[in-house]
Amino acid sequence: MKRQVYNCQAGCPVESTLQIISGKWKSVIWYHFIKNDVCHFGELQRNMKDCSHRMLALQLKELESDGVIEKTIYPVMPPKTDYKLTAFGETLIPVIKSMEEWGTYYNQRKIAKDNMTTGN
Amino acid sequence: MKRQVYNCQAGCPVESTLQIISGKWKSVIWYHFIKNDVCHFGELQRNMKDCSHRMLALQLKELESDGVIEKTIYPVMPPKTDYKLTAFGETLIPVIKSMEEWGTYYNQRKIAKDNMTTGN
DNA sequence: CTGTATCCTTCTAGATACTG
DNA sequence: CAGTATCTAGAAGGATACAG
Repeated sequence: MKRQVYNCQAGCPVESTLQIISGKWKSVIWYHFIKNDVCHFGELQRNMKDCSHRMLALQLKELESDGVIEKTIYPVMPPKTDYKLTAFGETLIPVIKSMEEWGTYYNQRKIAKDNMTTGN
Repeated sequence: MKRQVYNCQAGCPVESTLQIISGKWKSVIWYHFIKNDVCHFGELQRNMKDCSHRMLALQLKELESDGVIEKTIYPVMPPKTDYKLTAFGETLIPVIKSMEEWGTYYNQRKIAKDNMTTGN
């Protein structure tokens, strides 16, 4: 499966970052990886009820191939797998935090505007 | 037209930021708005040859309704329109810069890895 | 439980044409 | 030139089934 392709000047750094952070379910996944050191497939799935099994697997696969998370497979039955951020992946945390901060600002501003139009 | 919806906890700030920055052509558009104070439709279109007329109009419309750019319409024939970042839109620049910085780091790392596998 | 493949529906975005 | 509407091909993603 191809991932969404953003278009910019060739090799545009902003695009590269977006490729890794954005994607239908990636920011929720990032949320969990930043909150919990180690994540498991089933656990993520329970916490992301609207994300299909297929999509979760695909998104994790992309993050893994991007080198920001790594997988440990335990050869047991039933299978068990650990996912965690790589050291490289952790370098993205400050970027995500800055996006989070701005998003909070944006949401507050939006709420204020909505209240104004509804007359509250 | 509906925009792509990212999924996270309700009102997740990271999602809000992604909604505005990402989108098929938005980062190129941001690139031009950060570079040039004022942009025109036709000028953007010439600089984004692969972006269809329709998509450019849609993306600009979204950015405008998000309050990060504003449009000035000159009532002349043929029509002429100015687009520029709002003061609010400018608050996003540091976030984009931090994404740009990480993306540069990512790209360099990727090039280094690719060279290793091809034996250079 | 984790992971992949298939089918099928829904959505996205290009091409085109038309308006002011 | 700027902006919108329609039509259509192709991509994305859910449901399902199956394998290790």
